[in-house]
Order: sequence, then structure tokens, then C-alpha cells
Amino acid sequence: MKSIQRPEHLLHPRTLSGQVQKSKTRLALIEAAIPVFAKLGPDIPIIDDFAKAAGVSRGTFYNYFHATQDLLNASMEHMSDKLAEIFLPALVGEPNSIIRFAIIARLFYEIVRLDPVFCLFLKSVPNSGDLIIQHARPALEEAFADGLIIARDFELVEAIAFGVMLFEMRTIKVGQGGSKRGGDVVRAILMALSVKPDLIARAMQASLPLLFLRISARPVT
Amino acid sequence: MKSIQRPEHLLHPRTLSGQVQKSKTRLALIEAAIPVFAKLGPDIPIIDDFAKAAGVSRGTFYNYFHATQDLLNASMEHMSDKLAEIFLPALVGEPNSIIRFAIIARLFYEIVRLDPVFCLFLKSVPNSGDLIIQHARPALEEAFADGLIIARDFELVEAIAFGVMLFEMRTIKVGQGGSKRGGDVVRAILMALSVKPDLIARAMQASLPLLFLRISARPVT
Amino acid sequence: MKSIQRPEHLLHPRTLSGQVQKSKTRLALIEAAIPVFAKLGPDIPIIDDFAKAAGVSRGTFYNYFHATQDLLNASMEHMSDKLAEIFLPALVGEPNSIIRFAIIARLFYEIVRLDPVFCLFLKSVPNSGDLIIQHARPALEEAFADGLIIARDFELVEAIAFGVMLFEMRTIKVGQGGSKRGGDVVRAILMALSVKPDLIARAMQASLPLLFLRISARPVT
Amino acid sequence: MKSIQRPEHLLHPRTLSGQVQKSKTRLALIEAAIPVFAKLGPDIPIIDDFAKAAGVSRGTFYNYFHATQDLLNASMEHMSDKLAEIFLPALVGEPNSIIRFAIIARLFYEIVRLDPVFCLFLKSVPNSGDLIIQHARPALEEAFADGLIIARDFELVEAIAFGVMLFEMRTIKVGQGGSKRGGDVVRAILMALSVKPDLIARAMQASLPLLFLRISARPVT
DNA sequence: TATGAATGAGAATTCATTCAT
DNA sequence: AATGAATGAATTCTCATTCAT
Repeated sequence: MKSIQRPEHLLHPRTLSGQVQKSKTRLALIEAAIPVFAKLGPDIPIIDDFAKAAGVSRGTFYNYFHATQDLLNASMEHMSDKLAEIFLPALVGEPNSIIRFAIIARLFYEIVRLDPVFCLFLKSVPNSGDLIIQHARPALEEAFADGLIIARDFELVEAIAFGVMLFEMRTIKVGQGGSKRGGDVVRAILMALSVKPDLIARAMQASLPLLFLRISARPVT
Repeated sequence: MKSIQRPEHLLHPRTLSGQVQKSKTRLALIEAAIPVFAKLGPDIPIIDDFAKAAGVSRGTFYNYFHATQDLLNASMEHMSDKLAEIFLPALVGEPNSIIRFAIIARLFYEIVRLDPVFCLFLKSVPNSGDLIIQHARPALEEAFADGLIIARDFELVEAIAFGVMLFEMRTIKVGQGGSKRGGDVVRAILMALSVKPDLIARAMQASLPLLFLRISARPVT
Repeated sequence: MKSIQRPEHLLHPRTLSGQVQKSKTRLALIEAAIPVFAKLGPDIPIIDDFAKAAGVSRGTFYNYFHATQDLLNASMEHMSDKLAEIFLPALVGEPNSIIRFAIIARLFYEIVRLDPVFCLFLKSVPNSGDLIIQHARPALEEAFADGLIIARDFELVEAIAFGVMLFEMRTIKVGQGGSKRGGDVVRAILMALSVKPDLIARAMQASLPLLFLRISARPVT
Repeated sequence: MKSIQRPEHLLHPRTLSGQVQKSKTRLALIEAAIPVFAKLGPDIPIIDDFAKAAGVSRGTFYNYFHATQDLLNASMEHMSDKLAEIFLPALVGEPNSIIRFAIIARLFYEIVRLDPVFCLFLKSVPNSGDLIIQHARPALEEAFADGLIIARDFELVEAIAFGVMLFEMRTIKVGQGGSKRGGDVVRAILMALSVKPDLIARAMQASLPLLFLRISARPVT
């Protein structure tokens, strides 16, 4: 008989760390998947591509995701969270919706310009534009509701704002062109939305935070 | 079909004149393929889907095409030719590049609005936007070169023109909305391109030919 | 231009023979499957076992059957047809339902005794007893309805007839024991069903046709 | 589990007395397994099904059993012991083998009728009939040796006794039909075995103990 | 030219089993 | 003893491609 027993709260030390481990593997799969999707899109890669990229076995993939689409969803969610981590602090205390939109749009351009993997991801994955749309739409809606934007309807507002922005992504030369181009694009969008010139000027002058985060953690292989 | 590629033929657009008369079976495969691509995109359908849709055997497919990508290329080429059949007569004798662009853009919107299969095709097939880009770009280039458009560079011109137009495609309710919406969209584009108001007015008043052709010959099944 | 054309009804000579070929392959799969099921039951064998046994590729299996269960169903149906080929001629012109039942039951015992594969199949495949039940039940029902059998209800009649018969299958030593044992078992069943002794005597004296057919075409490997 | 085998322990039936006290976890796995086997048979369930049903982890399963077949053997053994707990007291002091057989058979019918899980188990698991055979055979052998049964050989005796009994199991409507039906079936068996009428009468009048035990501890989920 | 049966490489998926904690 | 994440062998299943007719 053992006279000394392990205190109950330590009985299964593995349980907690196991869950941490679980999260870690899941995150590893997601972070490894982003460059894979960036390089190959959603239809080319096979499960093994993701497993190998994450350094786990095929079986492990299935412990976390049912299918490639599952992993893509999780990857998009993850990137959306990362974007929020960048956008939200930059918007704190800014009451003007146009300026908030401009901050998001200019930041987004910077993020894409500085992150080759994220840039490629946007080009390769259909509907990846939703990543920026979901974050920028609220400010745009507010601006339209407040009359800061003149357009026939909100649908057209979206077409101008996101259509131009996302089409521009096609042509971004990563790391090149300097940060000024992002401003040009956003200015063109605001002008196309008939935003008043002085407000456009203020929106373009708003200072952006430095970018410390990458959306994608790893380079394309 | 699994691949991220720009269809080859789009790099060197061909006109009808260059086409050799191909067999009926080949045409049947192409016309049957368009609604299949429209419904399923380029990656889902299997060879059998195309063969069945065309009412031929799988073996016959291989008598005309090497792979799904081949058929997609041929389908795009076919649709491009059909578009040319509509655009070219409508542009005859129009010297103003902005007006030519406006005619193409407004016609394109009409075509999409009236052809559910073509509309779906544009939404389902990545890079299908090239179909309109290749036809509209020359007028746009000319207008930019002639100073009818004010923008920092041609890249931005394209982003505004095609970005807005193609993003709008997302939200088209086929057969609904009337033909006025197309005009609204094109007008917004021209305004965003800083085209002079009186030229915009002229461009919007240019009359369009009636549409007798469909791009797609068959309904989606 | 070819001046002489193939007459239309011969245009696709492959079509008909192709269907024959199709049937042949399907039959080959079924006939090869029976000894596989006999040896391994329904749950052990993998698709490859059936494909290899039939001398076709794995892919060909799927051209004819969706899954093992499909093939098992087809095999049972095939065996049922073969049994009918034996039973039906032997019953022609026999008006007495008890005698008909006895003929079927005695023939069945002989078939099992002489066909090691079929015998094994019955032991290995759950519900394979339905093969005999479906053929023998009508006569049994008629006999019960006509009062030739005395029992509390038909359920009990079935339990006695098929329970005894199928339990006996367990212990059959193939090729041994002689044909007399089958008679003993059937006699015991009829007695248990309270059939009148003279009718039992007649039923046991009815002559059986010689067995030329095997239910299974191939030996177990 | 994939295999066609007679569970090993059934070759050498053990009585309770020989059993070493096993751990609670082991018992929990067995009791949880019975409804799983009842519902899914021996070939469908995966290790996880048993682990989950018992509320333990997959790893724990392997602390007690090597494979599904192991667990099935243990489950059968467990049920056999439970049956012995019911049968043995009911047979105490009864010198007549036919009456002992009848008591076992009638009790068995009652057990099945009142225990849906056990009933389902018998239908789902091949060779589960051995559970009753091993308990009833000794009395039957004795009766045959003593001339209380008239039949050509003991094989036929078994076919009649167990064939009818087990075939009847197919059609039991659990909880319905009342306890009389069990008597009918057993009487039919004894008659088929040519047991003398007065002995049959005595066997059918022997009183049965009330059933307090269930063979299965848990309901099917 | 058209056919469609046969093929088999390749990808998805399952699940028994191991093992570090 | 108990856990459950990780593993990868085994199997299923799909579908592009070939080819004899």
C-alpha cells in the first residue's frame, strides 16, 4: 500500500497539458496550411500536403479537421482574428467612420504589401476577399448611413470600395512600390465614393500604427 | 481539374477570323460544358459530367480534349468569340474611346443580366473576368492615353473599371433590376475615372443594340 | 468521302457485345465471390479479395457493385435462382404441399451435402438460411392452411421446419454420411409437425431428380 | 472485429467458482459492451464504441482487452455466468433430466422475453446460441442416454431442441406474447423428441423461479 | 469516329495500436 | 491505472486514361 498519494488536483497532470497540446497541433496545422493554400489554392492540395507542412501524420490531420474545406475555414477564421488584432487598436477613439474605413483599408494594403504569403493567399483563394470585407463593412455602412458617402445604394458603395481594393491586390508587387501606393488606392476609392475632399484629406493623414504582426506565420515553401 | 493558371488562350485573344471550323461534336462538348462549369466551377466536374451533358461517351471527350482545362480554355475562347460578335458591330464607327468603353460595359452588364448561365459562369470560374477585360481594355487604354481619364496610372484605371464591374456581378439578380442598373454602375465607374461630365452624359446616351445572342446556349441542369 | 456506309443497324457493333461482356464480368464477380464469402463470411473480405478472385481489377469491381453488401445481395440472388432451377422442375405436377415441401427439403440437403462451397456459405453468412426459407415457405404455408400440419401457429411451424433444417447444416460433413441422413432429418421434421404417418411415408418415397447443377461454380481457394 | 471463430471460452465452459475477481473497470467494459454488441454485432463496433459506452478512454480498453474479440469472449463468459446463476438454483434437487431440460429451456425463453438487450444480442451475434446450448446440453445428453428421448442420434436431438428454440428467438416480440408461448415452444420440442406425454406434462408443470436478474445490465443506447 | 469496359494510380478515410505523461 | 494525442498501415473509393471493337 502506498501511504503517500498524489494530491487530487495533480492526479492527471496530462489532461491540461494535453489540451494545450491539442490546441498547439491545431494551430500548427492552420499556420502551416496558410502558405499551402497561398501557393496552391483550395483545390490542389491533398491532405498529405497539410500534414507534411505541419510536420504531423495524415491521421493527425483528421483528429482536427474533417476535410480540406474545414481547414480552410479555420485558416480564414484565424487570419480574420489576426487582422482584428491589428485593426482594433488602430481604430480606438476614432469617431469618424470614413476615417476608420480609410485606416482599415490603408492598413490592409500595408499588410498585404509586407506579407507575401498573405498576398498570395488572397490571390489564390476565392472569397478570401471576405476577410477584409467583414472588417471594413461596418465603417462603410455607417458612413453611408451618415451621408458621408454619396452613392445610389450601398451595393454600389461596396462594389466601388471592395471591387477596387481587391482588384488592386491582383497587381501588388510584394515589398515593392512603397507604402504610398496604398494611399493612392484608398484616395481613389474615397473620391469615387464622393467623399468630401477635406474629409478625404483628414482620412489620408491619419497616422497608421507600425505593423508588428504578420498574418501568416510561415513563408511559402 | 486542378490548377491555378490563367487559360493560355486568353494571353493571345483570337478573333473569329482565326478559327478553323471545328466539328459539331466539339462544339456540342463546349456548349454543354459551359453550364457545367457555371454550376460546378472548374475543379469539381469530372470528365463524365461533360460527356453526359453533351450526350457523348467518355471516350469521345478524349477525341477532342486532353483534359478539363483544355475544355475550359475552349469554352472561354468560345464565349469570347460570342462576346466579340456582340461587341464589334456595336462599336462600328464610334471614334470616342470612352463611349466605346461605355458601350462594351453597358452591353456586358445586359448580357450578364439576361443570361443566367453566363452570369453563374462568371461567378464560378476564377479569372473568367478576363473575358470582359480582354474586350474592354483596348478602349480603356486609348482613353487613358488620350487623357480622357484622369488617374495616377493605368493599373488604377483597371482596378476601378474592372474591379467595380466584376464585383457588381456578384450581386446581380438575373433577369431582375431592369437595365437601368447597368447604366448606374457604368456611370459610377466613369465618374470614378474622372471622365468629364458631358462625355459621361454622351456615353450613357449612346444607344445599345438589341441582344439576340446568348453567350450560353443551354440552361444549367 | 466514303461511298459505302455501314448499314445503320451495324453501326455500333460494340454496344450489344459490350452488354454481354458487362453481364459476363458481373457474373464472374458473383461466382468468384461465393467461395470468398463461404470461406471468410461477409465482414472479413476486402474488395481486393473479390477482384482478385474474379481476375479483374479493383476498379472493375466498382463498375458493378457499390460495396461488399451489394455483391453479397447479388450472390444470394444468384444462388436463389440456381436453387429455383433445381426445385421447380422437381415439383412439376405434384399437388400435395407436404410432398412438395419434402422434395425441396430433401433436395436442399443433398445440394448442401454435395456442394462444399454452398455448405460453407450457409455456415458463414448470417441469414443465408433465407435462401431455403423463401423457396420452401409457400409449400409449408399451404400445408398448414390445408390442415396437413398440426401446430399452434405458423411461426412454430417455421421454427420446427427451418430451425431443425438449418441447425443440421452446422454439422453436415460434406460428401459424407450418405444421402440417407437428409431423409432422416426431413422425416423428423415432418413427424415434429404432426404430419400423418402415411403422408410422411409417401413424402419420403417421392423420387428426387439427379443433381446436375452446382449452386457454386468454383471451389474455395 | 473481423473473424469467424467460435469464442474460445465456450469450448470449456467455466463456472462462477473458477472466476478470479476482476477489476471494476473490466466489468464496466463488459457490461457496457453487451448492448453495443446487441445493437451492432461483433464486426461493426470500433474500440472507441466500447470505451465511450463504458465511460473510459481508449487506452484503458487496452489495459483489459487485446481486441474486440477478447471483449466479446469476456462478454459471453459473463453472460454465461449470469445464466448459470439463474439456472443452477432452479435445478436443485430435480433428478429427471427431461424436466431439467424443460426448466432451462422455459427459463431461457422467459429471460429472452424480458430482456430486450439480451434478446437483441442473441440475434446479432453469431454463435451466441452457444450460451444456451452449453447449459442445456448436459440434461439433453442424459435424457438421450437414459432413453427418455427417442431419436436416431444425438445430433438430431440437438437440431430439434436447439434449432427450434433458437429459430424461435428470431420472432420474439420482447415483452409481448406472455409467458405461455415459451411453454408452447418447449412442449413442441419435447413432442418432437418423442418424450412420453405424461413426462411432458410433468415437465411443463414444473414451477419456475421468479426472475430477479437481468443478463444485460444496461439498455441499448 | 464513337464507344464504354477495364484499368490502376492516387487520394481520402478509418481505426487499431502505441506511448509519453 | 488512466489518458488521449499521434501514428501509419490498411482499406475504400474515385476518376483520368487507355484501348479493343
